[in-house]
Amino acid sequence: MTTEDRSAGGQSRAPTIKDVAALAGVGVKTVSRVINNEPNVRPEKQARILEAVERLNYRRNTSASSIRRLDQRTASIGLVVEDLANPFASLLARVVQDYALERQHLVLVGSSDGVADRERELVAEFCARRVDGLLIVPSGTDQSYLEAERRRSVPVVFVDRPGRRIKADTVLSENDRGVREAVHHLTRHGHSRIAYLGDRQSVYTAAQRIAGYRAAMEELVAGVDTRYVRTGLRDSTSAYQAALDVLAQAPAPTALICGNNSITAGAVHAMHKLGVRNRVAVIGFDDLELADLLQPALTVIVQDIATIGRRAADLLFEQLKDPTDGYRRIAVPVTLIPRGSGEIPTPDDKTGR
Amino acid sequence: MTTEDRSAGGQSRAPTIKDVAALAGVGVKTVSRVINNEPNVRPEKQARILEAVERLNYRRNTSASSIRRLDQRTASIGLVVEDLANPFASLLARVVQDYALERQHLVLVGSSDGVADRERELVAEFCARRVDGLLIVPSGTDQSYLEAERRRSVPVVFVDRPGRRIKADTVLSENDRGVREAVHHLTRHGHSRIAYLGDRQSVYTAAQRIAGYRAAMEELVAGVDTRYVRTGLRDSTSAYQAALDVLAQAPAPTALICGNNSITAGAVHAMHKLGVRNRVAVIGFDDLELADLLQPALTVIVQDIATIGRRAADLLFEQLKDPTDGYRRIAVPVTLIPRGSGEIPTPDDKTGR
DNA sequence: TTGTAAGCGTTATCAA
DNA sequence: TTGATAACGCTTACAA
Repeated sequence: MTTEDRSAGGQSRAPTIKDVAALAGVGVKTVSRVINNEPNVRPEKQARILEAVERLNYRRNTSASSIRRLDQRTASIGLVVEDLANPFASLLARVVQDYALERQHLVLVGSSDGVADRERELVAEFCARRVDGLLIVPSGTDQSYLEAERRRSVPVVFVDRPGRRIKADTVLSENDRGVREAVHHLTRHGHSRIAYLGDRQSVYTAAQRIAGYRAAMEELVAGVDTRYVRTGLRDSTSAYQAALDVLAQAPAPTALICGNNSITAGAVHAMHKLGVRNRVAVIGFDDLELADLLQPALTVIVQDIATIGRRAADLLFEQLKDPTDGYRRIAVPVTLIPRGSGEIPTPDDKTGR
Repeated sequence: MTTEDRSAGGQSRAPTIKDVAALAGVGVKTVSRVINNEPNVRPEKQARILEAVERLNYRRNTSASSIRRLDQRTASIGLVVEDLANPFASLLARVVQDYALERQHLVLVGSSDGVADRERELVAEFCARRVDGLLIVPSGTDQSYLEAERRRSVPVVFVDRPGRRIKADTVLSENDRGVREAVHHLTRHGHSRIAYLGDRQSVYTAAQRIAGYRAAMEELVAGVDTRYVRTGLRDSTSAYQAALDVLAQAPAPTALICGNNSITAGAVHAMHKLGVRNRVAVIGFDDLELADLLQPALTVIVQDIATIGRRAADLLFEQLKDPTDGYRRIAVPVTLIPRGSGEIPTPDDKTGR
């Protein structure tokens, strides 16, 4: 009867394990066994149950399952990024989501906008829904609030930068290595007056990147000329100004390294304005959609976002399988892709012509 | 005691309403009242309870709450996009997520890759977690499977294109209008040999867009010259070929409209190859990251993705508040942004020079 | 205003 | 191999 009512039209609740049991003429526990692929069910009953499941369009209620299970698992994980609308975050989310789905897990996402309070709010909401694990691109200067969650054995993995005041698995790009390589690349094309435009130093990746620049300049050229370095650039507009400024120095730099996407956009804009697009070399950190349609096509250092996401998800699911105490830090290599703008020779170097 | 154990170090379960009640010296129902902002709690007790909540770092277990509540609400919604890694989807997700968070809801996301089975799988997983509503960019030719969910009063809103074999709220871009306007724009600059490169006609938006092209060509020019039309272009490579091909016709078209992002990239590439970048006008559907750094800068028709997301979420939450029977279809305007490539005059038209 | 008891849909226990 | 029954953490009904 109940079964009839439920399968009828009009408003109805979702069928439960009880409905399935009634229709199949078995006990609820047997249905539970079938649903969870537990052994010790006679094939004949199994078939009857599966048919009932089909007929009723039954789906296990994960919420109910979760509160009763000893491990409290919900088969979902939480992902906090800075801004889901940007290409780094969205590709990361995509990869994580695929990885999770293959393991029957779903992903809750949230954007912190780099605001610490929003990050905490998102984590709190995730935890209210009892996610099995957290993947976080951390903002602010203190992630110690996550200790409470970890004590309840919710694994945490930081992505893109390490969390502060807490130890946890972390997956990062080799930011410094990338910029180092860029400097190296430029010197091979005869450059020594290499300028650097970067974001605020308080941004972890920005600090890593400029550190790579400094190290390479010390090593390969006669050190850093501070007139050629600008930091604290938050957007393409400020980068545009900074680029104009740096290129107005005498002697002008012959090459430019840009610390991120929007800085690259601003700098290219400035070079266009000054008409030096084909004379000053440029290498940007992070790829851009149409980079190969620009003139000259843009040479970039690209992060392997897919690998970052996969490795991070790897760590999370590994911890889910068997919780351990150690913490790992994984550094994912970056790649320099020469497309033209980074191979412009220095005008000083006649051999390069 | 229990309380002590729980707040101690080592593995522990999350504190429950019982722990809070015990610590505050009240009954569980009173705690429930405070947590849910129900009236009839003496301020003094309320304070004690809030303090206990703080001390224990208590968070309501949404799963447990959900199964018991009459409305079964989980305060989360599901979003199915085609590919979260692409800019349309990621901005859409971002907007929806913000809208939801303002209302204390979280978003589960999944990418269907345009595969009908994957869409169903995602929806099934969402429903297993009893999402309160579904936002879907539908793929395939049949969304009637959603009727079952709707019968359980799970509202569904389609985004970007309508679902098939089912009626539901839908939010779309004015695709046809956009291309119409593009044709109009080009004719104002003297063009009449306007070519069109489009995706497969089976893609809803692609069909809409070419329909706009056809209608405008009938209206403003002497109809469609099929030599100038190519469809079925799945990626930038095929678009590159098609563009080369179309531009080799005699007489060659003087302007080009590209049906989407990757087609535009392929076409620009081809024009570069042929050296006609500054002679043939181009308008692309959808914006590109560096569009204004190209030479000439790219004129585009942009969708108002933020509005699409907001309106869709609007409809969903409205249905959540009071379920109605009617279905609404919302068309969101698109905008033509002139940047240069679409304003190149036709060589035929001497007045345009 | 407050608390007790029942019950949500599931899994765990354990006896049959 | 099977299923009755308790229990999960919460909300609801209802009594005090």
